[in-house]
Order: sequence, then structure tokens, then C-alpha cells
Amino acid sequence: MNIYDIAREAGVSISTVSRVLNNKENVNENTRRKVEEVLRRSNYTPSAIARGMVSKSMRTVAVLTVDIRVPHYARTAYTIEREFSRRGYEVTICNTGGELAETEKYLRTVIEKKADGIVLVGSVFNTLCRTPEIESLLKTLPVVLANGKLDLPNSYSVLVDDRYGISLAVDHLVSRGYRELYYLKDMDTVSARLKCEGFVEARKKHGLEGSGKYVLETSLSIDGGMKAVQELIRTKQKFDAIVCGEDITAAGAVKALLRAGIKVPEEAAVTGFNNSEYARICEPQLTTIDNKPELVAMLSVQLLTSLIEKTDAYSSCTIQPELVQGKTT
Amino acid sequence: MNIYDIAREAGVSISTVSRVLNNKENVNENTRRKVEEVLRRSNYTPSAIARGMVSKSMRTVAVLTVDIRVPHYARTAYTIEREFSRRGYEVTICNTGGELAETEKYLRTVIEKKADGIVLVGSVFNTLCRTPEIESLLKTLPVVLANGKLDLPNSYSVLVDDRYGISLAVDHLVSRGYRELYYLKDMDTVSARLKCEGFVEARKKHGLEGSGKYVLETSLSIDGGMKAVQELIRTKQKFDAIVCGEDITAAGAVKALLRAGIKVPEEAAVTGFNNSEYARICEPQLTTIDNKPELVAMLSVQLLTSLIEKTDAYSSCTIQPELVQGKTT
DNA sequence: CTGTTAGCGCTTTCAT
DNA sequence: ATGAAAGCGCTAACAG
Repeated sequence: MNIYDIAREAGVSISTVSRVLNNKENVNENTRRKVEEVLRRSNYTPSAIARGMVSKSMRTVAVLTVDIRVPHYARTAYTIEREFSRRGYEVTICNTGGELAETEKYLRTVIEKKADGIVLVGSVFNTLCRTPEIESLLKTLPVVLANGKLDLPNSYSVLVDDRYGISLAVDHLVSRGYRELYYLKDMDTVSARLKCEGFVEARKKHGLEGSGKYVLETSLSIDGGMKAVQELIRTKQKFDAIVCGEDITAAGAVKALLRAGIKVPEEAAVTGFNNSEYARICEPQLTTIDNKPELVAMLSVQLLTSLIEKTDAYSSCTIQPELVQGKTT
Repeated sequence: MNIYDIAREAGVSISTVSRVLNNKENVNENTRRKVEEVLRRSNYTPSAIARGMVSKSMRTVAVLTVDIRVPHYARTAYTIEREFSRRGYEVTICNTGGELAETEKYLRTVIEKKADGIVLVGSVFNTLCRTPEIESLLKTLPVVLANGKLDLPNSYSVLVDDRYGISLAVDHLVSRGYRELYYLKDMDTVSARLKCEGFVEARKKHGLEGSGKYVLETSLSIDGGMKAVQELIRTKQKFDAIVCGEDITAAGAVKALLRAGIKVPEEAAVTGFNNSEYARICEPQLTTIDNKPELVAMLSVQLLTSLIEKTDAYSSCTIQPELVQGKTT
């Protein structure tokens, strides 16, 4: 069933049906009613593909992310999807695993399908998008990087000040009297690096002694957090606060402390990062940093929409995280 | 830049370019090389829309779910996306919020865009898809319901035996000597109802006294779990085990018990459902039911693929959950 | 092996 | 206010 069938049935031309379909003004009321009547009883659906053929847009945007199962990405992607849906776009999800080959593959198909734009979610894309192939692909359509920066003609960014986020945690701990701070670093993305730098700087700012190795590298998991703290305990390091780059490692840290009989927050404090459900499940509930994924998503959508529809003035921007007080500090 | 440009540049017809593009056999090696050379240096991308115009498929499937932020749905959607990506399909995500109007809206656009198929993730769709409008929409394309059943010509399902899942928890608790079991029911989906029934039946099977109100309704959140247990404590009910329909409420239950000074699992046991990261963050780690979202996703994808490509024999199926022992029982 | 041509189902001028 | 016709970029049938 296509537009010709409707036209024949209603005894008009396809142009008229098209006009009715798209609510154009210049259609006689009687004709309109007649066509609408046929439309109603024939349960015809216009083909978005044929439309896209003409308009060169399928009203679809792609969200490339590392892994939608990570709550932080899920929250971001959720808000992006809902906002775009409101604006009449569909959202395609791509789990790249942070891998170059996958990213490139997804980009190619997304471009073949003439997506209207792309949101890159996660700071991995900062480093991932530096190859000539990827850059030349990205140049072909509007791109917004959620938490990252790209120096490309059509690319804009919504940044989160991760460095500042961690400094909030350090300031907070110091003001509460904690002095022996350690940092649990989990990965090697730009974001993780910035957080770590923020920790080192904030520590210095407060004139805390540089006892040497107060940054512990570990894996991004409950177990990673536990092992790092267990090692700290085993080697009898003096510490009274563990600053973590992620809530999940913080949850592991708390677990290790409690199991070792160390009271939280009396004997040792812990801070997380992301203000996730993980922070609230943790007992005691984690003090954490809210890096506002919903806000990042909203701004990304606004930015990308303005790029796609060439309306408004668009510009990149930066978001300041906030500390959320829990019971672990 | 389109297929005509390439043809002109290479001095051949568009058919030949099309043949090269689609790796057809009957092309002279020299011609092929010549065209490929032009293709390479012109960074031309074939339009998937124009292709879709002919083939009537954009190689896209839609995943309708309630909310991608819920870890269980995220895990399911993740696996679905990865598997379809491997098979050359893109995945559109739709967060319906479990609402009828949104579901219908999404279905309409998905059908307009000629999606090759749909996966419905979540048992809400069991009840949601009973309206004539939705049914007539679903009839137009292949549908797989992950954890649900629909009596429609083109709809198949991958079921999880939730009732059996909860019975595993009850059996386990009883075998460990717990006798005063309560159930925390969180919502009102088919799945939640089945779990609750499973609890009641298993309780009866073990000949536990029907002390009356041992099913507590609460909200699906940490707070919901906490409040229910706090109420139990406040009203001085005798209990030694809390069976929960979700890990998140179980985490709340554990929190409430610990805060009340009740030892877990010595004085009271708790079981969750989903085998999620929440279960592992909980301290002590939750005993929970693994309802295998990855397996559900894999089977759903296989089923839908076979429906779309009309290969293999396709059929609905049911999955048995397993108990995962933690430290709360 | 290669080229010509007819669609695919719409939107959009351009006439009338 | 309405219709005729061109064209979006491709695939596939047919002809050579």
C-alpha cells in the first residue's frame, strides 16, 4: 500500500495526498476530508525511506558509547534518547567497547545510513578519534562529544570538569580533618587522567606531604577497589582516606575496609565518583561527586539539534560537578 | 557524490559500479580494479537509504524497553545490540517508560522506517500490547518478546521462568533452616506477579504456616526495600528471611537489617533477584537469582534473525534461572 | 562482461 | 486548489 493506492482510492493525485499527509495549507477542505477518510480506513503508513530519499535525512542520530551497561553511560544515553525522541528523531545505539575497529565500522554504517548527527559518549573518544580515517569520517556530519574535545570543523563538545570534581572531594576530606589521602585510579582514559591530576594538584594545594606513591592503579571493578585497599592494609601504609575515580571502586574500597574491621568514616573515609545507584547501595552510603550525566546529555542534544537544524547559536560548554555528601566521610 | 559520479570517473556504467560495490561475480578483473581505484580515492559512500528504497530494508531492528538505565534491561539491550551488529544490523533504542502512548508512538515510527523487526524487552509488554491499535501495529513485522508471550501471528517469545526462579530461593532458604519467610513485591508487571505466586506456592509446598500477610508490597528502590523491612521490625513481626523480587529492594532490605543491628545472615537472611552488580556491591554480597539476560538476548536475536531472514526453524522457548549463592543466606 | 532502463515511494517544482 | 512530471541514488531485469 503506497501513496498511489491512496490517491486512486480517493480519486485525487498523489500530490494532493502528499499535501494532506504533510499538513500543507493549500488543500480544499472537502478534498482533505475525503483523503483523510481514505487514509483512516486503509491503515497506510508512509515510507520514511522514500521520504529520506528526497529529504536526505532519516531523522536518526547515533549514540556511540563504550558500553551501555555502564550506568553512567546508560544514564547519558537514556536522556539523549528521550530528548531526541521528543524532537522527532530516533536513536541508534553503538557499543564500541572503546575499540578503534568497532568505532570505525559503526561510523561507516552510520554515515551510509545518513544519520543526521552523532553523539560520542565517553572520554575514550578523545584519544580514539585521532586517526586520519576516523577524522575524515567525523568530518562528514555534525558531531557532539559528551565529555571530550575534538578539533574538527563539525565537532563540538560538552565538557565535564573532572579535575575540579576530584578537587572537591579532596577539599571536603581535608576540611573534615583527613590528611593521609590515597587515590584509586582505574583506567587510562583522558577523564581518568584528569581526575588523577586533580587529586595530585589538590593534595599539593593543601600542603599535604608527598609521601611518594599515593596513587594506586587498579582495575575498574568492585574487586579492583577491594584489592587496592587490601594491599594498602597488608603493607601497613598509613592512610585515613581513599579517593576513588569511580563509585564502583569506592564500593570495593568500603567493602575491604569493613571486612578488615576498619570503621568508615571514623577510621577511614572513602569518596566515589558519579553519584550512581552504586553509591546509594553502598553501606554506609558513599560521599560522591555528581558529574551530572543528565545535564551533559541535555546540552549535547541541544547542541547537536542546533547543528543539524542550523538554528540558534551553538557552542561548546563546560559543566562543573558537585559533591554529594554521604556517610563515608 | 553518487554512483553516477563514480561511473563517469571510471568510464563505466552505474551497473558496473553497483556490481563492484556489491562484490558480484561477473565483472572483468581490469574493470573491477579500475572502479575500485576510483572508489578508493573519491571516498564515496553508497547511500543506504537508496538501497533501502529498493530492498525495502534498512537493516535496522528496534529494541523497545521500559528504561535502559535499569541494569537488567541494559544488559539485555547490550547483548542484543552486539549480536545484531555482528550480523550487520543497527539497533534503535526506545525507552517507553512502560507507557502505552509512548509504545504506540515508537511503534509507528519504527514501522514507518521499515525496521526489519522488533524486540520487546520486559514483561510490561505482556499487558501493554493488548490494545487493538498496538496489536495491529505488531502484526506488520516480526516481533520477539524477551520475557513475555503474545498471541500474534508474527510474534514469538523467549520466556524466563520467574516463578521457578523464586522457588529456588525459597527452597534454598528452607534447606538452610529459615522458616519465617516474607516476600517483598515491588511492582505490578506479569513478571512481578509470577515471582510472587512462585513464592506463595513454594512456601505452601514446604508446609510453612500461613501466618497471613507475608507478602509486602513496596516500591522498586533501595528505599522501598528499607521501608518494608523497617515496618516489619517496627511492628515486631517474627521473621528470619526476606525474599525479594529485585536485587535493588534486597539491597535496601539488607541496609535496614544492618542498621537495626540485625545480623545477616545469622539472624535474618535476604535473597535478591537478577544477579546484578547491585548484588555484589551489597555487603554482605547478596544471594540472588540469575535470570540470564545475556542468554535471553542471544536467543531473542537468533529467533528474530531467523524470522527476518526466513531461515532455520524458529520457535519460542523458556529459560530456567539459577541460584547464585552469596553471603546473605 | 557491460550497458540501458525501469522502478522503489515519496517530495517538490511548475503548470494549469 | 490540483495535477503532471522530474528526480532522489540505488538495484535488478533485460538486452546485447
